[in-house]
Amino acid sequence: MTTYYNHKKIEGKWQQKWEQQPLNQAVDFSKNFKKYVLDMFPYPSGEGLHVGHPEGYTATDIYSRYLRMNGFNVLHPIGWDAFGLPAENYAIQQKVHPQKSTKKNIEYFRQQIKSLGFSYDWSREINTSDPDYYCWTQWLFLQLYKKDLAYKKKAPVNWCKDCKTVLANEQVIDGKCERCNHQVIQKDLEQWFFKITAYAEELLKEIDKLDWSQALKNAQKNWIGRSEGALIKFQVSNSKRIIEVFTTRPDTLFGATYMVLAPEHQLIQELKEKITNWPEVEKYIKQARNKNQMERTDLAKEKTGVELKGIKAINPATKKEIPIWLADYVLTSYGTGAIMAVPAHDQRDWEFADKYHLNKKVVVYNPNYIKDEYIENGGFLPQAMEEEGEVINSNGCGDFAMDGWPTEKAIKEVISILERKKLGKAQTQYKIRDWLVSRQRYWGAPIPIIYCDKCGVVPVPEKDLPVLLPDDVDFKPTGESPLVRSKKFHQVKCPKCGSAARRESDTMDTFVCSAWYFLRFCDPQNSKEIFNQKKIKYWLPVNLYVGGMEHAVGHLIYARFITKALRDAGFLNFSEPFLKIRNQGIILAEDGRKMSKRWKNVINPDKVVEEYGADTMRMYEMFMGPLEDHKPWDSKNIMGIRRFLEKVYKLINFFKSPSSSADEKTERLLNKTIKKVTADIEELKFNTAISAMMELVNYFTSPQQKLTAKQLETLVKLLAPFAPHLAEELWQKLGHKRSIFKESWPKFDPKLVIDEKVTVVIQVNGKLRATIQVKRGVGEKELKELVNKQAQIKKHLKGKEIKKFIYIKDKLVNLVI
RNA sequence: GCCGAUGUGGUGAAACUGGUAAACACGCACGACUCAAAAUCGUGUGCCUUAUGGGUUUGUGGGUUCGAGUCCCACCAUCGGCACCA
Repeated sequence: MTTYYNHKKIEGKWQQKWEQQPLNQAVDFSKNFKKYVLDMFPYPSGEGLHVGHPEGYTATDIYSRYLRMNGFNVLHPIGWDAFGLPAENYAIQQKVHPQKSTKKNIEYFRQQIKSLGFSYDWSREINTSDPDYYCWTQWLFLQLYKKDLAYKKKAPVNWCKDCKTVLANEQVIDGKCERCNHQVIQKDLEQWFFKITAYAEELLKEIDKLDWSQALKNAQKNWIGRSEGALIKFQVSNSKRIIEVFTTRPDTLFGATYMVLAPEHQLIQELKEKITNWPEVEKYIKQARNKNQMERTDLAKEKTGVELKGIKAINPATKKEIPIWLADYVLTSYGTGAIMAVPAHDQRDWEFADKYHLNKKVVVYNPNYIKDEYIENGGFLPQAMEEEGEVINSNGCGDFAMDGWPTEKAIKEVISILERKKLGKAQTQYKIRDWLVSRQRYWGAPIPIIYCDKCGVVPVPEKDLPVLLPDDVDFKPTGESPLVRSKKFHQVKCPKCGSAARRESDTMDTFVCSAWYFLRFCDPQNSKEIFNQKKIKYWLPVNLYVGGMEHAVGHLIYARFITKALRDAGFLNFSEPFLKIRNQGIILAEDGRKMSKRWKNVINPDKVVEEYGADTMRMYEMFMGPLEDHKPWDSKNIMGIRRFLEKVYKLINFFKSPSSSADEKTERLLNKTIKKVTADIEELKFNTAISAMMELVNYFTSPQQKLTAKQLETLVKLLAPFAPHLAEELWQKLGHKRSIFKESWPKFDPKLVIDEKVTVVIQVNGKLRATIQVKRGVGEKELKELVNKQAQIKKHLKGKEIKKFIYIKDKLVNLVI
């Protein structure tokens, strides 16, 4: 490496200066326009920063520095998402207390982040595992409890045997634990939930108003999973009992030839007496329970089930008795946990009916198919599945008879008849489930609840917060929360009646801590309240939020939910926390695969900073490609950026005699570059902003250029957000005492970004044949003459007739012959 | 199965509302400097070709247009989200 540019010396020097005289502090209530630019705060793992982290962090840093130079009051904070399973597992593995290892990890992360020169407002640093922070996480829990948005319920939940804790649906990927990759099983446990489903409709509806990527919006929409349909009541024969089902196709009610209950359905226990094959049924229920999520939801597997003999249900339209089955292809957690099966028009019901020889009745006919064949086949033709058509075979169903009605109309009509007869109603269903927030692990915020034999569930009074995490327990997971083992913690007096009571021993999912952290940055030291509402009003919502796509359906839904819940509790006056989100792409290894210890292809950011410098690292990651794309690391390409910075360094350090007057051509290019870099930063297109600067520098360094001091200063300013250390150094070299980040962003002269001469392309039949230089704004007549003089063109026109002459001003001519 | 994104040189990629495809960078080749190497600088570099020219090229096949990487239709491939959700 060349000796001109000593990045270690320069970067160390400026980092120290910035530490002593912070330039980045956000000012509450400043009259300047505010911008809140946020990174997804890191989870301080034991491995330290990954090269992926600086990608998003550099993007927001460039943007923040740019905004400050444009006079904005910018809140650009950082903190630590410090609670949670990985941190605890790491501590167990290292045989230290998580408090200790987390503290150490944070120190390492902080040092690494500082080594990259990010302009965070360090006075606002937060740590979710700090009692000053989790006090308010607990307070938040109490507010939700007050509003009935936090509740305890026994429910089948996801259980990871290896982590020995329950998991939220969002933490189960393909039936496996997100963290340890072990199979997740279902367990019936009493657990705490947040009622996110209460906001399902609003969460869905407001997505379209947000400036997010289509992929992100789509992921959330799918997760919320809205579908419209009807709830329909089926009477059990000779009984007052009702089986309620949800269906999106009430128009197929005539074709419901049997019913299916999920194995966990309550009614089965209630009808136990009437079921004649109880031992068989009980055996099936047991089998279903022992299956893990994977086995149960595997689409490839054959469907199984057992009939509930001795009982029947009545189809409310046909009035016919139909059998009731039990099968694990019906999920207990969606709809009512029971379905009306329409085997002629639903693939799953078809497969099941086929196996157990159940009746199929065709009730929707699609004119695209041959009627006889269709009916003979029992409705199911692969192409015809779930298609719309018209009602058939509804005659004899009394009020319900509606043969020939198109699907859409029939759906409405069936619902209206059902409503009239009080047999059903229109219903909207969501796939999203309530958020399971309790964890049987040590390293989290204790749930602020006390159980009293006399008073029942008693929330901890707000004045008693925080409920401190005890440090006198063996925190190893056993399946029961380790907090139970701390007597001091567990045994308390009831805040209501004073008698002996016990504390809730579960801790909160770490995603609760991260669902509100962006609010705390506005008022991080407040010990009286979660935040000052005026400060929130000033700073929120977040103007730009950058982070990984992996948080699409977890964190980003939770944060939106908490925002809405706090709004309804009167603490916030806005509904959406993040107006604009960009997801940085994954930086792949040089071999094109994901970086992984297993493949031994991980790039260590410390080494890159050591070897090339923070400025090179930052700029290289921005130069690799569009922010949101996945891009492979290339240790050769990074040299291109290093060379570029060397070039700038040399240009300014060894520039001998600045010219007193600016050359016009140079001024034009410089102004165009200002325009381009400015526009690109606004759109977060940093890769092309860098190319534009490279072109400028290539021109500046080409032989015999006359440059003014002002021109060099402008270049350094443009570079400043990208390579802050080098820019600060060069700024000083150019004779300035004050930091470059106190300077204002360069403006371009609109007159100078338009060239006087333009290149007009001449095509013959759409093919490029020549180009000519003309003055801007040349008319068609004049141009025609010029074109006719071109030898190249004459050649192509020889003996041919020009049919059409197309002229796009200042751009192109196309001769059609 | 449903939904979304992407597809351009040897590589990372660029191309404004349809108007010179491949900017910028890496790599490579050749040259300069050097005893030599590294670094640096200069020149060239999509592919084919009978080469001061011509042909051809943005996943595939069609279409619209004077003109398509860009718009429309169909298809293929890769990646991602959801999924026995009734």
